[in-house]
Amino acid sequence: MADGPTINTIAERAGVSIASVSRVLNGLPTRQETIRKVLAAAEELGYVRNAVARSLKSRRTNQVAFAMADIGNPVYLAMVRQIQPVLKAAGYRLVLHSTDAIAADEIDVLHSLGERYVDGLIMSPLRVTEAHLETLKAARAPVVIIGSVPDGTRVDNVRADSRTGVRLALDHLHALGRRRIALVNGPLDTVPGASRGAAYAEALEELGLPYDDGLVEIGDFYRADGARAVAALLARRPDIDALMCANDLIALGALDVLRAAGRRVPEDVAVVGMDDTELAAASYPSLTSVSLGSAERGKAAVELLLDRLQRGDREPRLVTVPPRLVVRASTSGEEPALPYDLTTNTPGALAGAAPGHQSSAQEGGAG
Amino acid sequence: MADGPTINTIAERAGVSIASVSRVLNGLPTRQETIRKVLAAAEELGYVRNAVARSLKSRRTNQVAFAMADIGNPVYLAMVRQIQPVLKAAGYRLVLHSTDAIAADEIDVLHSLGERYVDGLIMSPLRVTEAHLETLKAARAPVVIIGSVPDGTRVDNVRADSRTGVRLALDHLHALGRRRIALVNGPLDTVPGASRGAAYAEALEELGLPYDDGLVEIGDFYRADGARAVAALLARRPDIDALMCANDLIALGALDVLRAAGRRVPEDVAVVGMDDTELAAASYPSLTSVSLGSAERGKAAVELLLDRLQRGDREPRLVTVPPRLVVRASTSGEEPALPYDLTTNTPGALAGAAPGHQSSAQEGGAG
DNA sequence: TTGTAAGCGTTATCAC
DNA sequence: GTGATAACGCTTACAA
Repeated sequence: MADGPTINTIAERAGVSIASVSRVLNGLPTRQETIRKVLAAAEELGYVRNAVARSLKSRRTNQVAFAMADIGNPVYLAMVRQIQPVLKAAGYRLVLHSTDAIAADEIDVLHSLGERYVDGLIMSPLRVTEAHLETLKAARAPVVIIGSVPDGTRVDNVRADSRTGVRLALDHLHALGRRRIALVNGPLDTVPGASRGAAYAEALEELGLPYDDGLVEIGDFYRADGARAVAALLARRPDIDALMCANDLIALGALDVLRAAGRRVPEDVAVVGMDDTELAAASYPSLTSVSLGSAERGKAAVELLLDRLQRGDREPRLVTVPPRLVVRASTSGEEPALPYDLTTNTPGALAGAAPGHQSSAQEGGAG
Repeated sequence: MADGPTINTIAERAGVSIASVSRVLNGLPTRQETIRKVLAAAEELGYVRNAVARSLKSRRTNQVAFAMADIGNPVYLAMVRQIQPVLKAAGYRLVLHSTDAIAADEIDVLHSLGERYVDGLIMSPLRVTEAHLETLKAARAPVVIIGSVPDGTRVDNVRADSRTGVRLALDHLHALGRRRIALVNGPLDTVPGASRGAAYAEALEELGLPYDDGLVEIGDFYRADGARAVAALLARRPDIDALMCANDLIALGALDVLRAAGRRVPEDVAVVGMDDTELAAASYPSLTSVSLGSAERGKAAVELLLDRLQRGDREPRLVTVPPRLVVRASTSGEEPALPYDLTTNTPGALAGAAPGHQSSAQEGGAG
């Protein structure tokens, strides 16, 4: 861990100036003999270029930040999985921020762009306040926002379309003959909670079904909340025949309670989740879920950012990722055939079912 | 996105020297009047300290890197979830590297410590070659290795104990009366694959059961591989009554195939996974799994690193995290009672079942 | 208490 | 082609 050599050290050793060292190291036209001497010295000394000094001079850090509400949320992880490889391929490092869904922290991250430790930021804020927009306008580096921002905000923006997503789910349930479709939502003061609630009401109306307050239950976005909400729902309206859940965790809680209550899924009650996380495919019955394209949104965001890092002057763009209904056993009653071929070695259709690699590196112990 | 002000800008504006500005900004003793002028100017200009310039001078970046084989792997994500908050609380940012399990990439990460863009590194290498150790010895910043390294390697080290873990699982299966226990392993040239294979043989011996080559099947660490392996196993040895799977994904594939084959779990075949990922609790039947303490290992690693960043001179430490068998329905036959209280709002026992928060920030669309 | 100036390790602009 | 030398924005002796 000795103090590393600098271009000065190399210059001395090679008997040339630091300017020549820099030139060689950067591939600028130099005499062969000089190149040889410099490279030899660098090699012997184990020289590694100091990224900090270089950044100070070049005003580029080759780092990009991703700020999410919560690193434990599978939705954001799906985004990180897309973002990281693209950044890596483009020569950037990924810096991760978890803001714990605290608005002040999010604004802090935006503000800290002034520290210039990253070249750009991808952010997925829980809500977008006036203060967010203000800070955003003054941001000292390019920003891409994942999530809705007010029309006219001059920023690259990637959106899901949970309204259409809810609509897809309700159409599906309606086509299956379900008529008493309950909604298990998250808090209404979050952007997703609000829009999913509105979309539910709207979809019911278009289907010609009455909106019934008794069919709506609100909790937080966790599995336990989903379980509690569904228990309350069942007590109040024993005749419900379908559950629209605002995310997959809520839906898993719903499955737990339905099983405990002896209700068959989907015969008695059909269940739809949202986000199509890896848990949806793993549960039993496997969970029909509305994919809001987390992976695609992550991909779109990083591409917008890289593009802007190259040409900072273009107009802001808006990308909307369409939702997709992934039908599984919790509504269809049919477990999919094994999603892989048991005889060959082709990874086959499993790509979607397996949550990434699992080359498992942890190791241990006594030998 | 205008070019930001520097301490020079402030100095001019406030009519003082840059040294005074720096002093005020760093809380060093200064006259009240000067403080006032400087802070006022800084405020007006929207000054933010340049982290790069500061790092060049201070030789600290307040960044720490975590290098894992694969960002899609739930095991590493469990670590990241622990590491990030601790680092944040200590004032560090987290830089993420995914090495795709390529040894050259891992060595590259070690080497790049010389760039000094981070103050330290936590790394979980897939295998530890001679080249790793060599580069490690020359590393220009503190490193913590998650995973076994040869005895005597002078580095902070956190290990799992998969040997004991396998032993726990086989004891459990044996106690349940199972006697034809197959092993579905990953590649033998990976550290985990090798040690789990050895541990299996060893545990059988101690239980007085014969080792039978026909009961061992090897594939990769993915769900599809697990499915294929188990299909082959069933064809060859229709009478197996238990499956020890080298990780949870393999176990999920096993469950798929057993269900398709009409074998009851656990009545006909008991199944044990490994790593105790969130998928284990979500599957049905829920999966008995050996936890190797990914979260604990992440926590231990970051604590070792922070400690060393404060006192770089202490002796290297070794932390071994004990495994724990988490019994669920795939061996016990009993789905756990609902892991949460349906009547109150206490998060209760769900903490372990819910994969972190899900405050769901993605949002969308037309509304 | 404050200002001048050196230096962190680069890159880049000059003359030579 | 190459070598002084001046930035980049900050911290910190050292002087005043």
